[in-house]
Amino acid sequence: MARKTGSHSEITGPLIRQAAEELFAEHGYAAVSMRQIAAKVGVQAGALYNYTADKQSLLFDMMQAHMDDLLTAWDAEDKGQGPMEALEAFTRFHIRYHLARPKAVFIAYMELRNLTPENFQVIEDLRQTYETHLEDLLQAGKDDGTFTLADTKLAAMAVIAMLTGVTTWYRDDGRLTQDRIERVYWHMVRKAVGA
Amino acid sequence: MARKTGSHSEITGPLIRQAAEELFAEHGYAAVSMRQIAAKVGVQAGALYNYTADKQSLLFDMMQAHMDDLLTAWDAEDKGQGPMEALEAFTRFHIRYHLARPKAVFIAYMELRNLTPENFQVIEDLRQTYETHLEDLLQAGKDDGTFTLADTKLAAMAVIAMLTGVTTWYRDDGRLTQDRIERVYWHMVRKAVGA
DNA sequence: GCTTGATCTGAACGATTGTTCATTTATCAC
DNA sequence: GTGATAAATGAACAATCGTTCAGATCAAGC
Repeated sequence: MARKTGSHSEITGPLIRQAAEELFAEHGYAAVSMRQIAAKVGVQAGALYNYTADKQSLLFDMMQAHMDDLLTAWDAEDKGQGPMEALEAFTRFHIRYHLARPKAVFIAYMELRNLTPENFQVIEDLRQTYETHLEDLLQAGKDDGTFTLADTKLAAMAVIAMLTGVTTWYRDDGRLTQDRIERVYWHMVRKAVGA
Repeated sequence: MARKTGSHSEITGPLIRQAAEELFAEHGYAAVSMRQIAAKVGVQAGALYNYTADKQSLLFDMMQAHMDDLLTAWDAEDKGQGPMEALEAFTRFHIRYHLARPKAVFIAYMELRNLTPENFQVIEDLRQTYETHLEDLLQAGKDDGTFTLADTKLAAMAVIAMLTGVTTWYRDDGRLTQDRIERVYWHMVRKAVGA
């Protein structure tokens, strides 16, 4: 294929997605207009529709891509051997992955209600899949006696919420290095699951 | 004072605040119009301006009231004696208080970016005050050897995020009673802080 | 240098936005 | 009932919304 005639923009598409991501993260989907996105790219509003069917698709596609990437990245992660190493891997992975793309994470958590019902279900299923990975891992550790858990599902929810919370206060120029944060959180997670 | 002549509405004010809360929680501040709020109350849009200066005040007043109530309620709470009992009190209080008013909580966390800078600072200070209560409590427990904490501030963040996370999945007709949730979370919190 | 087709502009559309205000309606005190 | 006043209407405002589209602009193939 390569590029077609008349094209000077295999570049506008990504620029639009990036501009939309930044604006959605800063002001929220509903508060951002197509004209604002276009202005950030340096183009007229009408031009956006060469790259997206509508505003909703802009949001949905970016959320789906984020969740797909998250699941793919976790699949590719080295999980060591046994539940203990796997939980440490998850803890560190989750913090590292989320801190690396704060805007996409923020949007994925904040804009769920601005998805159409069908689109919401797709994203919700992906989120569920990710949570189940953690839950399975915790259950395996409970079964073999590594962890002490009163309720595996609750523990999974608690761990995810605790880890994701890092994104709300972390600053690149903050007091703590990312590795130190990972270590401290891993210690708390390990204690919380009774290991 | 009591009511003035011509009045049949010391009632419309609260109705407006309630309608706005429900709509903001469901669709988000930016996605809700003054006409939708008015329709929910059964009134024309113009009538809203007898009770609020503008849409922004509707959001800010409700967030400020929520944070004030939260701080007042925690002040009034029985904190037992010693850091251990105080942390259990905080854990149970936080879960109980937040599950009792899911809409206000949701708005307080989701709509921060829709506040004007001045209004944001007011709410942010209140949130900071609440977090500091937990942090002080943890520090006291660390100082007297009750807790084992690598980093008090991080521990406070982790605990708050973990507890607030309950609001994202709790359903009144769900699998677990509120008291069981409080117990399980308290156990995890206690372990996480090394006690 | 002409043709082709992707890309973008710029204007337009109908709808909706937050807010204002003169006017009407409803309630109370007397 | 009469007058006073609070509350609500309903229309209007300028601005902005997402989206469409005919036409201008551009780069690549020949």
